[in-house]
Amino acid sequence: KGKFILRLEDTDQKREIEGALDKLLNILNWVGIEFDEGPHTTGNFGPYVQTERLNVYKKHIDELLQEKKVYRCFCTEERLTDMRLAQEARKEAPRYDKLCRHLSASEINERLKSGEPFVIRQKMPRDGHVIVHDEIRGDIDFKASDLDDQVLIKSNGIPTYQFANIVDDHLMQITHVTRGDEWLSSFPKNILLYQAFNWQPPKYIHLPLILNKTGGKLSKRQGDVFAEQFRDKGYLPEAIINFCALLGWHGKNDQEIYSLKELEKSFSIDGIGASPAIFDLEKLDYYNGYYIRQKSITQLAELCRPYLENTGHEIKDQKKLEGFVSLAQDRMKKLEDVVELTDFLYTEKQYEQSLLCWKNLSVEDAKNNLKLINSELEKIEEENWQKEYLENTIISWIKEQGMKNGDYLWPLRVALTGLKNSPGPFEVASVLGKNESLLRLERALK
RNA sequence: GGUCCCAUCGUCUAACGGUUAGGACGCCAGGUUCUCAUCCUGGUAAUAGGGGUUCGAUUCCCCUUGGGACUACCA
Repeated sequence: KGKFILRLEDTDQKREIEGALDKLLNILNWVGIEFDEGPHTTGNFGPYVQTERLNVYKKHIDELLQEKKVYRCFCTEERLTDMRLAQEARKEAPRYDKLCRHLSASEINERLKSGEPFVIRQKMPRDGHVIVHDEIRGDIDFKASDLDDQVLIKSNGIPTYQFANIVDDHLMQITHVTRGDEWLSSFPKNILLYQAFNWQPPKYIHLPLILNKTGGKLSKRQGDVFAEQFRDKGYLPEAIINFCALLGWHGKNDQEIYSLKELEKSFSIDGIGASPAIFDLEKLDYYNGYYIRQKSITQLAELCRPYLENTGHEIKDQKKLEGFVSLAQDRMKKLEDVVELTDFLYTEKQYEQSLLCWKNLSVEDAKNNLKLINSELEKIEEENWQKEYLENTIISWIKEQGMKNGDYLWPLRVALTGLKNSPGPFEVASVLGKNESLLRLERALK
């Protein structure tokens, strides 16, 4: 029942990607997640883009500068990297040596006057402990001396995430921060910043990471997942939402199927676990198949249409499309599967004659049975060419012959589909229509 | 290397001191059936190891081991 706010943290301009905001909005909108406030809508706490808030950060960093809670650092990149390398060589934790923390006021002024570039660093306490509270893990104890004097303002005047995020969260009256586990190690520094400002920090919920199958951090930067790729393959929003929600969260009972609406009702922080989860595609496929089966034929046909059109099939007849799709529905894991699953309907398959034989039937027997069934089918009126009618009449006809279903149905199905495995003959015949069905039988009999 | 986090079936997880350790996916088997899929039924499979605390530990504590994150003028 809260508000969901989108803020663009674009302080690293090197990594800025053209059109990223639209993509992000699109994909979130696609899965049904909407923002109450953000750059695209209204809200009372704008601007919602960090690079448009530089004056805000300036004001706040000046305040801390005044109170000596932060300091200017003139160290060059060379000095910093040399130091880090040396520390690593000595197997020490790489950390800033606080050289500029003790610059005299006059020296600072001099260096400022001469135009030396500088960053602004956060002063960490020399000793003591910082105990922070995470809603999932409880209290976490950090030794202050382990904390680095991290950069708050870069030499280009733009703040780092570590600074802008805290200022904005406070100013925008954020009450709950849910972020990935990877932020846990900077958590104490964040809390220290709140204390420097004398602000009350929001509640923090550090979500367990989602790992890829090799056990590493699942990351778009590493090319593991693009939501767009899942969408393009034909994963449904319902499936993705359901699957992701259950990665690290569990409701009060054994329910496994959740819609977004249900999640809004049932989701609570205390259902979130602390251990990381591996992203397992097989379960996602299960959910996707499940939600595909839940669709009405009309809905599913529309969802499948672009995939079919993409392979060059011209779709003029809506009824025919729905018929084809209905044969694939129970068999699809994702929408793109429709192409392969309906291929035999669009184009007749080549097959070995021996495929017509069921169990011990010879090719002659099979063809003979086909001939008999062909003449029965021919008798059926066009307007009765429906699955149920076909099934009823043919099955009872077979019974009258005192024969086994398989003796006739297998050859019939193969003649219609050309496939070892396929949907049943009556549904295929019905979807194909009388004309095409008899044509395929005729070719089989040649 | 340092700091921090994590640890139940292969995977996602339930059991918040007392259960034959439950559910889901997967896998296997059976049923329905002309095949495949769907559907139904059943089965397989786990508390990482070692110490404590306790009448009793999956559960609380410690150690070990393993995995992960962070360690940037990136987020």
